[in-house]
Amino acid sequence: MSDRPELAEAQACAQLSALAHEGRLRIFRALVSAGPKGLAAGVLADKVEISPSNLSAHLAVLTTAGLAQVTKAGRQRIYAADLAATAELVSFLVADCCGGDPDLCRDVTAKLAVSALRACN
Amino acid sequence: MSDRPELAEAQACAQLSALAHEGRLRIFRALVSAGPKGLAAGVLADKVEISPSNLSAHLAVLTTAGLAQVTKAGRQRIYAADLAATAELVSFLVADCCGGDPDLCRDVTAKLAVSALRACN
DNA sequence: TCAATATTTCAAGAAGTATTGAAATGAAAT
DNA sequence: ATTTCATTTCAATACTTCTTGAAATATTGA
Repeated sequence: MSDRPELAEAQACAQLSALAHEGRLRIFRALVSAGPKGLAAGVLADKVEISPSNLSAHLAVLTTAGLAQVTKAGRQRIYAADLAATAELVSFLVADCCGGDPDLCRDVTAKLAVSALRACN
Repeated sequence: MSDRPELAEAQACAQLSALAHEGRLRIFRALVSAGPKGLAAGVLADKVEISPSNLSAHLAVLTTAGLAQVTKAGRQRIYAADLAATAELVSFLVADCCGGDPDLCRDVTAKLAVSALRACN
């Protein structure tokens, strides 16, 4: 036993923990809906109604987990959701599904694709 | 403001919380990989190396969140992952993405589909 | 009925996470 | 230089969730 899926597992768990909080979930979804341009922390604070210091802590959790990226712009910090990382997480969740049955697998893939499409209209 | 996306938000949060635990994440993925036939609690306990009472608590969290289903078979209980619910959760995570930009949206959908495909081979 | 098996329930201590407001940092404007 | 603005850091308290083992429940087989 010398393979290392441990890192991925811990990472996925950290990402899920980051999302597993009502405030952070709102924050993350606000970032997703803002798109790649992202949002300044202050704008976010208004949008999700969370105090600045609290928001800052939550954003740190999301970025540390790899679900958001920060860039500095003058005195503000712009946060953006990392959708590639999000897709990776989803992939990890349903990995090796269905006991290798290709028909079932296709079904799962289809469901996910439909979900994604529905989300993106 | 009289729309009610609150239920969905709380539900999604509960599901993410359920997954946001190293042991439960292993449990859930074991169920995913077992497919719709599911696994008896005892078999799971061996597979993920969690004590029966602890496992039972974790399975209760997953089923209450709607990510797993139980059925009784004699003196054992068979648990199975709910992949439709999982797809719904993913959908919720990336809802309204990209500020409505159709090109970006297509990109996100593609990423999710690719992730799903990669997971299912 | 009795014993064995599979699983859940319970209680309590241990560990981890959230929230708060005040103070600190760092960048821009005056 | 000083002030203002955006954000983060800190420390303390409050809150939730985990884990454990022992006891309870429920089902099957002898």
